[in-house]
Amino acid sequence: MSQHRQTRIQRRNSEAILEAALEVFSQQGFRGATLDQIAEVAGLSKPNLLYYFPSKEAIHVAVLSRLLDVWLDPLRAMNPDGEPVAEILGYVRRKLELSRDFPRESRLFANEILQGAPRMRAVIEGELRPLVMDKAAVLTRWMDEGRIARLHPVHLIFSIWALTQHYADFDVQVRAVLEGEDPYPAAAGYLEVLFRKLLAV
Amino acid sequence: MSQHRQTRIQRRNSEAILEAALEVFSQQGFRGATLDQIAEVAGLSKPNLLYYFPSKEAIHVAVLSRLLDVWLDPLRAMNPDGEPVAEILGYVRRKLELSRDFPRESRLFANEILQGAPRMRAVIEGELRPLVMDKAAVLTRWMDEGRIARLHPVHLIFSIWALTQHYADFDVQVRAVLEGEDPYPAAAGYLEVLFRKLLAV
DNA sequence: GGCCGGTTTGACCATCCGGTCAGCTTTGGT
DNA sequence: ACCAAAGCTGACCGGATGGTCAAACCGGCC
Repeated sequence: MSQHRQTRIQRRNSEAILEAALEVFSQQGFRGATLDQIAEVAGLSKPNLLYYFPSKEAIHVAVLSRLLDVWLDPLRAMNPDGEPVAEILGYVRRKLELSRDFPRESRLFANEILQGAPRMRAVIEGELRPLVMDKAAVLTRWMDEGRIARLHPVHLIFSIWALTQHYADFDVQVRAVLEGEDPYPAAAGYLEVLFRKLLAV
Repeated sequence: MSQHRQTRIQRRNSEAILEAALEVFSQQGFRGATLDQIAEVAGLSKPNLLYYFPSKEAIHVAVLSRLLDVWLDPLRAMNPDGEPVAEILGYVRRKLELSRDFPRESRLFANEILQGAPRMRAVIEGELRPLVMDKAAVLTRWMDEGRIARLHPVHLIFSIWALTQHYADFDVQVRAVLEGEDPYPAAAGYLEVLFRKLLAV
């Protein structure tokens, strides 16, 4: 029917596989995950997985590439024509919501970078770097216009990533220290204060 | 000869194994690492590894427990009787130096937390949490005395961890964006400015 | 009902990997 | 020099795991 002739069954099963793979890969890492586990979570048999994807590696790559777009959307959404502090705080808030609502995605991404990004280096250099450079230029312009404090723009972006992703990636540690208390309400308030002070001219 | 009768050979080989295990575990994760790889890096045979340690798991635990002390030392070194801003900036600086000089340790730790800390949860709850609580109390006192801005003390500590460890754990990403430029000089300056602004009353 | 392409699976294979063991070599004390 | 203990290793085992395949199954169309 459509240009990429994909049946209902294909769409449903591919989706189930990618969802299950995200669950298992983000918990166990690439090497720690087994096709049997993914098949079990997806409710399919192992050979059936390999009917839809040629290999374990292909599943991993598919999950990662689907992930990256969602992951970069908040940065893309930072509007060069908006009010600087509001735009940056909005970016921080959206990124923190991503950590809260999609911790598996965050951990899978962290895992991949930790291992040296063997399957993503090309994408990082080809897509992430230009985007960061573009947004860094916007930040620099805002600094030149005196609308936010002068800071290293790229490290400013790094600090947003670090502070927000920490709550997803180190969730176990955070909750252990906080004795299980939900960290997100306090984190949202803390980060807003932090960036307001940091950006004030 | 000594109370823990350990020969020169034992000390040398145990050391070589732990060093090799750190190298391999931090790059590949627990499941991704193999005894053969560790043996190769250590310059020993696989059965010889298992002459010194009873299992792969035991090696991993040994590496992790040696790690934790070094990792928490900078926080322990924060002096309750010192000048607040200097103490906190000193902590940030030491933690960033740890990321720069011991990135493998940072990544191994990150890996363990990412997987849900299966082999460290007890230590985190029994050692890290009390230490954080203790230092959080010191920070709260400084805030009460009006010597630093009032902030959530535990999230303040989290933000120090997040911002400093990011440079070790996401090294590949950081360097990809910066086109290979050494991030540490700029990071040190950026973080000092950030925390000075944040802590100013 | 019968056919056909897409879908599913049980059984199987080859490899990897943690761990064992019997016996060899080296070391150090006397 | 001798010997007992410490240190070391090649060969092997058993289970896990990614991947294959021939055969069975199933749903829509004539």
